[in-house]
Amino acid sequence: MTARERIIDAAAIVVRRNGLVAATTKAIALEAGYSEAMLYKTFADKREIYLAVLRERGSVLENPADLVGRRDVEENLVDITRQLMRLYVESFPVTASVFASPELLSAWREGMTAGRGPRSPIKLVERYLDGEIELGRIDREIDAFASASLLCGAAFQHAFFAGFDGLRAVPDERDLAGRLVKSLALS
Amino acid sequence: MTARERIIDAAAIVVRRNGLVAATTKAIALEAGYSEAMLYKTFADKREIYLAVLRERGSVLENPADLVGRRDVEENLVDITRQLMRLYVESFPVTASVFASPELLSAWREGMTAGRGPRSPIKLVERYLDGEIELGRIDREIDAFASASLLCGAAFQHAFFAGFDGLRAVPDERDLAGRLVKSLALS
DNA sequence: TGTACATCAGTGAACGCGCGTTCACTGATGTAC
DNA sequence: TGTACATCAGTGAACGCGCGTTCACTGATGTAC
Repeated sequence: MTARERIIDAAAIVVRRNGLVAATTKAIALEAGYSEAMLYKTFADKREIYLAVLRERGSVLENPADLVGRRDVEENLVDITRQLMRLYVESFPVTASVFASPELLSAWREGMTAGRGPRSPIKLVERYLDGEIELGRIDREIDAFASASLLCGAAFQHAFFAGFDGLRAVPDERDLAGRLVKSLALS
Repeated sequence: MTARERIIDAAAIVVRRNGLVAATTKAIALEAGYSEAMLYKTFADKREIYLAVLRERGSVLENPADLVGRRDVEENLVDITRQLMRLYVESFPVTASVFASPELLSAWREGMTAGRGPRSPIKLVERYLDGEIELGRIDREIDAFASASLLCGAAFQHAFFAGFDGLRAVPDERDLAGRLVKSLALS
């Protein structure tokens, strides 16, 4: 593992644990096992470290398009929703923190590569639904984008609640995911 | 308007505009038209100012229970969803910022009064749906809490997207709200 | 094989700056007699 | 009515501290001859 990777990992851990405000160069260096001076051998400044975390440590959804046509649509959607909840619980603290610093927020947005970024889970779920529509396992009438928005949105907000409550997972994840999926108009 | 209120208003404006990180005592005092020293006549420390913003400037939803039995259910839900989007667009920057400082986050949670707080919009929408179920305008089978979660969640996340894009409103609000409501299983 | 030099990963200690906070104060307004 | 004092809203200037950043350096490893 290169020094660069160790520093990014350390920064991700510190931001998640202490929040962006308390994620000082001192704390990051301590977590990485380096001196503060070492950070500046690899990065121009602190901002670059955060941007690297945002760009290179954004967890990605297992592509749900692979599930198209397999098992049961409802079953698949419950699994996808649960995965979304876990993804958002993990990423929310880092993502939300960025709203504390608009300058960082816009730098992040500018440097966004296509297919990555906060909208990508919706895109992926939408594509899964489109796949099932194609196969006739879901009604042609349904609005894939809106349905994906509902599912992702609910997972996102419940991840926020978990973070707010200081929890590391959405409580009753399985049950909640099931109820959400059942409340979608799919047939 | 008392000094206290002017300071809280100023702090809310500064946090929304500059982010929590750049919301210094200097910036808040400047916005309020006071000296920095003045802040400490009314507040013990900076943390107390933020907590006052969170507690006393959290925008509230017009109670949707008043709509029960009036007009059309779908029409009502579209209006509620649009209102949710506006509410979340306004509150997201302040709310999300708090994840940058876990210490502030837990102080906020501790001092939470019942009926206020991040879950209250869901509760209100749920109550509206319950009212309509009672009147038989929605099927008895539907899950009010899950449906409210879907709607609030999607509004919440699209507000986040707007903030991420630097916008002050959800684009195509009316159209999006309509599609979301139509994708809910209500009959 | 030895030797002289170059490269490299890494650091201790200091730097200036801006932050939150406090202090001693000022001038205007109210109040008692 | 005047006068002496109390209260109040508000401030300029300074304080110590911790932050991000830089500097000059060290010791280990590689390389050429």
